[in-house]
Amino acid sequence: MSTWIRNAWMEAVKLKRLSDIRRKELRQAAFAVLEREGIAGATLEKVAAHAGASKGIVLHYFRNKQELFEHAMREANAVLRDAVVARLRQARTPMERLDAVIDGNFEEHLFLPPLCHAWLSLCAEVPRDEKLARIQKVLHARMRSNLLSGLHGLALPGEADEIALGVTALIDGLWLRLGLEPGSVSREQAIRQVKDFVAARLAMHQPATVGA
Amino acid sequence: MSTWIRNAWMEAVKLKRLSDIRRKELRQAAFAVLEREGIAGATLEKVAAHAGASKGIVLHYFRNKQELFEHAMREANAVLRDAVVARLRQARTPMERLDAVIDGNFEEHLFLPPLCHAWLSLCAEVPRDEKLARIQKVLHARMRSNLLSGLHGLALPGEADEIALGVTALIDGLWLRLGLEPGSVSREQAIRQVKDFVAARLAMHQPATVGA
DNA sequence: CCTTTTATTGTCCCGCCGGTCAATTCTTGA
DNA sequence: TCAAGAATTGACCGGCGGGACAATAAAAGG
Repeated sequence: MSTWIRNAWMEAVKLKRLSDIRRKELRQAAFAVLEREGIAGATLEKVAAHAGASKGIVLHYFRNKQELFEHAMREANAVLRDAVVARLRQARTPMERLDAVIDGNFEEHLFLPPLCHAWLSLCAEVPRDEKLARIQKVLHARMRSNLLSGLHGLALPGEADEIALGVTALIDGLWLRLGLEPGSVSREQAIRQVKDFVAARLAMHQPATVGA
Repeated sequence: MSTWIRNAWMEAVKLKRLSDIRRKELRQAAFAVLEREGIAGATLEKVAAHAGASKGIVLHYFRNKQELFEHAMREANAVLRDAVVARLRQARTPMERLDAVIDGNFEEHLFLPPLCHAWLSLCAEVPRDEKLARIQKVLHARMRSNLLSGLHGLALPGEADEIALGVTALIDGLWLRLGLEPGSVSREQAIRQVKDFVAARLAMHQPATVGA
């Protein structure tokens, strides 16, 4: 087809040059390999094989191994972000915003052991890779800010920060549990856990709405 | 010195054959390397160098790399365990037992980024190493049991389990935070976070001890 | 003192892995 | 149709890492 038609199509389908498609395939392949092999066992050949390509092509699209896995982390981060913002868009009250963040972080197709394993491997490299650290930082800042946007309406001003920290830590911890002992915590359990935490902390220094 | 004297001495100083000493040195060296290099960059040569020995000696005391790092994890696990049981021995009330577990998990010389980095790297390999998984499992079971021994006196029977899960997850999550962004959470902050969590969850469905 | 373990080293090998490169095929656009 | 550029491959290289091993030094033990 002629150029302008293709261009129009590209704009409609959101900037998918062929190279962009390949890059996405490779990022995802990288992440998939990470799920099974961990950072120590993740090799360029395996990534290439998983994407049905040759090792050469991987280094054609990414300068080196580091860059590849940085992009893999960005991808995963984006997926998580989208899950939350989708829910966040439909939230009207502060409480709904809180629930959006919580539910989003434990979505069915996200809260899974393999995904957690890969994420864990990436986190383990954060101290040695500035880029990974930045991605991590952004992710955490976003989560915190999303939580605060809900908490400001519900918690005492001085406590919102602390509760937000607790919630993020609790969520991370539940993910970690899932990764370390798959099956030891269900999606519903995790969600209830975090929501109970929020409820308990909100009620804590409140004028006793208990037993009413 | 003659054999029986040496044996007596050994018993007094707790079974330190020369080989045991070397093995301990090497486990610790392995852990130290893990702190700096992560699982991907941790090599036998580096461990040997850090212990001031040759690579050969490492494989003389440990069948292979895997076994070495399994023992490194056991070592770290033991250190954490000892920190908690020491405090646990002095605890008289259920609440004191809870605090013992919490404080023990955030001890000054334990709650440090490098240690957390190493631990994180080991956790990331858990899904691919049965032995590591078992150590992890034991550690978690112990922590849970310690918590329950305190909670049974304080929480509703049906809730103790869930609170224990929450506490372990929260503790893990706070450690993770420390590893991902050193300085983003202080020891005191972490302790307060967990204790507030316990307090809030215990007060939650209680006959309103609030505002009294 | 001599023998038998044990500790320790350095060397060697093999396989793998990241990365480069030239060669080849495929697309694209005029 | 053709030229320019992109995509893709496979071969190759240097290096390193895990592990085996033989040789040597040191202890232990009778």
